[in-house]
Amino acid sequence: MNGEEKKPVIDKRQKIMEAAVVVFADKGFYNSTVADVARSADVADGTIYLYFKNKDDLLISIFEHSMEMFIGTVRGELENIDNPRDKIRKFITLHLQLVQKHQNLAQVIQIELRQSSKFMKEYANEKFFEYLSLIQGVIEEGKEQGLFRASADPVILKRAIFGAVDEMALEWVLMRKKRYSIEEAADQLSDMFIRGIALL
Amino acid sequence: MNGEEKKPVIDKRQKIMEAAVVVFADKGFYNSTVADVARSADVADGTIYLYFKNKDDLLISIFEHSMEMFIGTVRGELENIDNPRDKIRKFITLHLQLVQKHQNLAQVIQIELRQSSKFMKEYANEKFFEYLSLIQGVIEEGKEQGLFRASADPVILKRAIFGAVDEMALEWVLMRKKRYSIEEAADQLSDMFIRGIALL
Amino acid sequence: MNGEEKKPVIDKRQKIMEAAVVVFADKGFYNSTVADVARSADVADGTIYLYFKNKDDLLISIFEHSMEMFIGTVRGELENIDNPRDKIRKFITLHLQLVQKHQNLAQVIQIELRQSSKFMKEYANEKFFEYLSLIQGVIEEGKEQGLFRASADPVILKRAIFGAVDEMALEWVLMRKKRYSIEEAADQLSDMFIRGIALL
Amino acid sequence: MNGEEKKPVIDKRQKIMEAAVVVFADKGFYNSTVADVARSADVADGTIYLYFKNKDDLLISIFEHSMEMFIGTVRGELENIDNPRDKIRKFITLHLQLVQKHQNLAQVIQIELRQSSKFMKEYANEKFFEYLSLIQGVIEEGKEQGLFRASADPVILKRAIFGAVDEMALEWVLMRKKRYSIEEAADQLSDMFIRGIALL
DNA sequence: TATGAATGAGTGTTCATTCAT
DNA sequence: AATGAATGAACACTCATTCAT
Repeated sequence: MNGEEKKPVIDKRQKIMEAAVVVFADKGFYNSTVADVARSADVADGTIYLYFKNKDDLLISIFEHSMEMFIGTVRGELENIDNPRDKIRKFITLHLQLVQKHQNLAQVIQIELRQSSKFMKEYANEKFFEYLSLIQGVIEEGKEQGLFRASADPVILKRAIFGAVDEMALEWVLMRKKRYSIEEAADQLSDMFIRGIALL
Repeated sequence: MNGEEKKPVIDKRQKIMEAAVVVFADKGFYNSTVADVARSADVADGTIYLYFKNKDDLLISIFEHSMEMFIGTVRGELENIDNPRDKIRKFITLHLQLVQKHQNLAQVIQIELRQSSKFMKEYANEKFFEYLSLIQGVIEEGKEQGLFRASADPVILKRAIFGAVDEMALEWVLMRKKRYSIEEAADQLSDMFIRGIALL
Repeated sequence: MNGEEKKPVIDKRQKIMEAAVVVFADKGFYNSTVADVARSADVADGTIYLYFKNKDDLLISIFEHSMEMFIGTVRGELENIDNPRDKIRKFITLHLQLVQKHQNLAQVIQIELRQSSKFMKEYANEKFFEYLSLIQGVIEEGKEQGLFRASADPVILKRAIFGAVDEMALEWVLMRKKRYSIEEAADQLSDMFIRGIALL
Repeated sequence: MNGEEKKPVIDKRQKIMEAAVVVFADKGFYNSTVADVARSADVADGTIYLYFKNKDDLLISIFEHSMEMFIGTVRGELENIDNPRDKIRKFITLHLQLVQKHQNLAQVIQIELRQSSKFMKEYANEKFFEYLSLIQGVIEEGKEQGLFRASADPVILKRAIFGAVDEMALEWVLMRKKRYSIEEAADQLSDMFIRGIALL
């Protein structure tokens, strides 16, 4: 009768993806069974196939869905900042924070999907490139404003920055006893990269 | 009795590992079968179990064996250099060159081994930490000599540098049409990191 | 209230059976899903279970319904004929014509239903025996009238005649490029059988 | 050391086919599981896949193997006979006898394979046509010798004869309480067909 | 009546591992 | 040491059937 009834159940597709993230993060994609995911999502095995073509599709769907969220968040935050130096710092901080907040998700994306040649080779990874191009944009902006070295190659450095930040995030996620804070890491990385591509 | 017997067969263990590297790089660890490896190594399926405890052990053995080679090579080269700045440049260049030279191996180590949280979690990865500590040592050396910023945290930055270099290498290996040379990448990275941690 | 309501929907049970015939003829009973049939009949999966106990029951219903039609048609036509020789010719011609006219149906009955010993064993096939007995009746009639050999055993020969005609029909249905007409086949068969059981 | 050791175990492929015939005859192809066959053959499930590509291939292999035996036997027997009339009688008798002797096999071939549109459509059935052509040859021979009617079409009648004999065989195999003997059936059929295509 | 989302038992097939030779 | 046939546990996926709406 009223708005409350519109979505009496949370989107089941979403529910399955969330359960899968936990399972995959825990046991790894190849060592998880579809039955594991189903049990964790509290649905029948067959139900998963109503929402996903197959097990691979489930992983890829998680990836795409998450990357959209990541990209949206990062892009939104960067828009409010003018200085490319601050943008780089923000980007790094945000990436680490997001990873911290969504640890299981980060683990699945980084380890289970991005690391798999099967997926990297067979599946054209547009979302990932979109994310990378955010960094490239910032570097180019800085070069145009005369803040960054003309010799800095945005195509190469975007990947280097991503690699560094992502590796930090990976370590941080896998580390049981945290030896440093996300903030420290963000500062160290930001300082290094900003100095590294600064004009002087 | 004569020369023929010197190395009648190359070490069969080695032969299997080399074949496995090719197979795993091509199809991925989880999508390769022990029979695939056996066929490629031109031995019987069962023979593999004379040299390796199981399929996982084969992957780990490849990793340890390769890391030893990597570490030995890098450590040897760095010993001949005095200036920590040059050492960083050398480290970066060498890592990229080694990856270029051993593409299949690099792919397996990077992608297939790191792929699974199973391996990252269950298998204490000493060789990897040893490799990382090489970078850390160089940074500490540079700080002691007053060449690098005191504020630079070697524990954090070793991982960042590794992450950046490794990501570049990964991209380079997976890229079909190479858009830049290993040398360019090495220069870009070296310039950035050296400036990034330099005193001024 | 008005003409529109006379047959607002063709009997839905009939509609499902007709759709099923097409689907089963195309893909085979065991390789067709209930969902296939439902889609083809333009009803929901569950609706099928309002009209049929289960998938098997659907097949058997098709069979019974068709056999009733077959038997009715054949019996009606034979009634108008006096001479047992002509009756045999009519029977053969009619069977082949009916198969030609209802190819999908014929295929399902012949192939898919007989296919499984499950059906042949578990399901007492009264309609089929009724059909067979039509032939037997004609032979007996001919023997009584002294037209057919006394040595001809109607119990055995009814089955032989049916087998021959049905095999011809099966071939004809499965043949893509028709190499002979139904009429030719009917003549050849009729000539053979009539001579075969004739007195002289 | 001697000939006894040549085949210490009966060909395992053969063993599996024989077990499968029993299982398929009992429960039907689609209602039998590979595990059923394995258990019956006293091998592991996986073993079946060392000898057959998949479950379908097992059925087809049974068919081809049996048809070769059938064809060989029939062809051999017919060679010793001169008169085409006697050849037809022999063919009919032999077919019925073979079916009687290999009841399970006959059931599988007739019902499970030949009756399945899936197999009839997808699998070009050379052995079956070879068998049919044996009959055709006999009819043509009889026509050349002036024993059979010129108006008899061998292409059509070979199928009719086969259909009649096969239907008799099917009935006989499925009949629990035998109401007539194989010999009676063979005589009835032979008499009918020989008279049916005879010159006078 | 009709729907179609959900179920979960069932199965073909794969493949790491063993072991008799 | 080496083989490769055999094993059988494991798993992704399908689909007949049900039932809340």
